[in-house]
Amino acid sequence: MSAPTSEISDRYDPSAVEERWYPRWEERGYFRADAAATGKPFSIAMPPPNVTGSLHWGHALTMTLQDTLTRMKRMDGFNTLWLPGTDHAAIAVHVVLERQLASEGKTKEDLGRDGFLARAWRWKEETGGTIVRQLRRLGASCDWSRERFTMDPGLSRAVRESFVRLWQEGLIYRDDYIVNWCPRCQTVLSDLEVEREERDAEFVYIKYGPVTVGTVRPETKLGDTGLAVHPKDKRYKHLVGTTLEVPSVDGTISVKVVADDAVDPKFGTGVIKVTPGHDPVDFEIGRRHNLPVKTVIGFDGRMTAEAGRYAGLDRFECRKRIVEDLKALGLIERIEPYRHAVGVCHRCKTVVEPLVSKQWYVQTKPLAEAAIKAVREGRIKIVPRTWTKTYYHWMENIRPWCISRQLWWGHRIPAWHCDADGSVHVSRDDLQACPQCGGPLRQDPDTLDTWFSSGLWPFSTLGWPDDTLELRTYYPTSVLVTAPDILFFWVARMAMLGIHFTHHVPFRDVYLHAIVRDAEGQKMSKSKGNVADPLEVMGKYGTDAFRFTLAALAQGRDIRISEDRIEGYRNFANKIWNAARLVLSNLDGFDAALAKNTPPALADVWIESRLAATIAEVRTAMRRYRFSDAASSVYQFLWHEFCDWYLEIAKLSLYRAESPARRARTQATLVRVLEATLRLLHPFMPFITEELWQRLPHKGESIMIAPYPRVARKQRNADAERQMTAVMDLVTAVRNIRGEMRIAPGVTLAATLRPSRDGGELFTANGALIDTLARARFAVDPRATRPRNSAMAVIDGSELYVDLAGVVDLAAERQRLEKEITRAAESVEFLKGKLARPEFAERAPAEIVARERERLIEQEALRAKLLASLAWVDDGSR
RNA sequence: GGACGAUUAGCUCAGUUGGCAGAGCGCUGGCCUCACAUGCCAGAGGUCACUGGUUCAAGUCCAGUAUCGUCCA
Repeated sequence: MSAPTSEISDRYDPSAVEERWYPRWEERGYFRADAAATGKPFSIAMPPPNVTGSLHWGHALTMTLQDTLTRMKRMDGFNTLWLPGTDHAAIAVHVVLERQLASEGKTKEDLGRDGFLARAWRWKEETGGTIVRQLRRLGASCDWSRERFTMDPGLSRAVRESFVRLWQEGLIYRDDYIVNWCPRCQTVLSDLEVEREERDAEFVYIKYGPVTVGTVRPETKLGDTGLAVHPKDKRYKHLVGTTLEVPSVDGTISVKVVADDAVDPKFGTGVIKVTPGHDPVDFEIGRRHNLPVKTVIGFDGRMTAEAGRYAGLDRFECRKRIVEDLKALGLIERIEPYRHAVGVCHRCKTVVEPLVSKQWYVQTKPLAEAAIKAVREGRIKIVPRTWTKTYYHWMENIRPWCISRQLWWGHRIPAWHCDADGSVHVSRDDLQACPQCGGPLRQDPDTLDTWFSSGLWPFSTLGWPDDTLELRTYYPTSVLVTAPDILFFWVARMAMLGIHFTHHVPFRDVYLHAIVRDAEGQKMSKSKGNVADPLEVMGKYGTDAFRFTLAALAQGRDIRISEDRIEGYRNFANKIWNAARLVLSNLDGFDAALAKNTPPALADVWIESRLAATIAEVRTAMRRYRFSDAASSVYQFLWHEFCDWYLEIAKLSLYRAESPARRARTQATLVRVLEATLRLLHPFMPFITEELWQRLPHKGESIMIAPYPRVARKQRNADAERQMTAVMDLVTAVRNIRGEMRIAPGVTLAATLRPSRDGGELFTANGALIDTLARARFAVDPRATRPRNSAMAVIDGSELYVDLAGVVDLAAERQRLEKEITRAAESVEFLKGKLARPEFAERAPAEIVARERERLIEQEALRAKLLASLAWVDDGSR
């Protein structure tokens, strides 16, 4: 039945175990969901990692949490689906491939659109699945048979369908507007794809005739079409409405002075130059005051023909030249160092250039209103709740969403332009000729923002727009698990698009977990080079320890990863391994019938009760997405109750088997508690639990489809817990005396208890247990008197004497007692003070007052006994 | 500039509806006790950032101050 200990190593070796189980689980189809199966559905749409990605800490955390939830629900009998996949990450793929091409001395234009796409697909097939393979290492129990990619035919159809519908509803439109342009990626970026970076710059004060204007971007001077001041600024009131003729680098230019609220009169000189073609704020000011747009920087980041003799210069080169030229002309008043935030492309970190161009937009306001309502009405629950404020704030101030990208990799916009009559046609099917004039058409060259397709993810992966069985079973999904930094990018968009298209929320709960940082609190990122490869760490400490660490740290806003912590949980895995080893090596000759007919001892009832309490704690914690609480409950129970106490107690009946019945009863309890605990722990540590569970007596073919532990009322036993606590306190008291007195562990102490009221039988009944755990000859004697040379402790009102004759001198005992007395006296003072205030007795609830009174009596009695003891010691030593 | 958050043991962090402050690691002392030294036993360590307020009672609720962080302009 069980393997002898000698066959099991005394160290847990994760690698062999991990390799063995994952393929078996997958082969046996445990991960696969059946939409037609019975059972309440539970579904998670995995946030699709970038197809370019490889597993980083953030993925590891989010996937671990999702797997933990999924495994728990699966064991709990739910019809469970965790649907995996990747997204096409348009910009990231362009960056990767263009870098490749550059090393071959080629550009994407050399390949042409079709050639580039062919290469991108090939790249995706060959190397794009890295992260998917890595998820298997992590133990992810997702349904690989349903793996999706945002550019799959089905998902592409969903994209086209939703685009056409939004267009028909008037929610998609084209507009000439100032956009964030990445001159390196050669595409527009949404506001969210622009990151801010602090950089040092020069704040240049340039003379504009009668006024001076400060700017960090002197090169845009060439595109100035106005000056602006605040309407209430008295200094410049006389200039508003006038047109100034001012000397500049290319002779005299004329600029109109306007008054606008957007100007901060306290910043710089209170006058700003208005460059509508190259600044979002200026663009708005220009629109309000009818200032012309002059584009002096092109899509390539170089100065345009409009820039006159600066044409063709790189924008930053031009900045230097302009400053030099202005200096030469005496038009610079002064230059100050200045630190400010520059917008950069989130993929390639190139400084973004605001430019005016025609793009496609989604009118987000009406979509956002519905998404806000869903959260307000509780149809979507955001956990932790604190993030709802951020969600509302962003949703209420939402701006139009620019969805077109000048990239090739992605979903091409389903719009066709007729050059003959200038019409635009949006269609589900590809169009050949203009429906109006029959003339030739060309498809819009742009593709859609990747987030447009991932915004459909929770339902496009289930077959939408068709009405599929999957959709009916698994949608809305149960919970979305992701990091808060993706709240706007993705969560908000899924909420908007999901509600709009399916009339249901895409997920009932949103759980936003912490962001992983290194020990210095830096966000883990490759560019910072502070990333320890999670796969290496997994290899070093084992996947279970790695996962447990992530779960134990999941709560909160940030988690700082440290190897010490992971090492601690590797030790935990080893502890479990050895606990199981002890159990397994003591199961021979197990007589189930005998065990059944033997009444449980106090410790048996106690450990079952504690297990039940732990199960309840874990379930409660997990219902509230409190992964850390759940993890620490199991950890505390398994290590500090089961191993530290129960196993030590079990050894009594196992090794010194004076009673076969006792032994059988203990074996039964050991197996039952350990087996249930392994099931409880399985969602967190899938591998070691499966390995050990298989070795223990068990029902079923795998722990991952065994039932998740439930609590039956009768398993909780408050009396047993109270009694056992008293016994453990007594053992600890003896150990404490031994420790404080520096008595060697090998010395057997004589300990006598004089029971206060009714404690006698309890301690008598557990005398053998106390003897062993405390290394004592323990006796209960109601008429005991204190021996000449002894230490005294008070347990639950009873006095315990530990004979120290010949073992230690009394000075140490005096010191120990004084410490205890101080502690008791402090409690007495505190409680007396509290109870002395009449308001307390009058206003606090009766049970609180009663409890405090009870405590005071206890503490006073304790102090009295300790004082008497001290006096006795002083007496005896005199 | 705006919003949100943080400040609790040496370090990293928990702390539910207000009712004597907890964990892991680290530290100190003692132990190779027949599952485990990746271990066992015992212990030390906290004005809960600061100032007010509400309350019988504040780490917890309210206001302000300081420092730090994140996001958005």
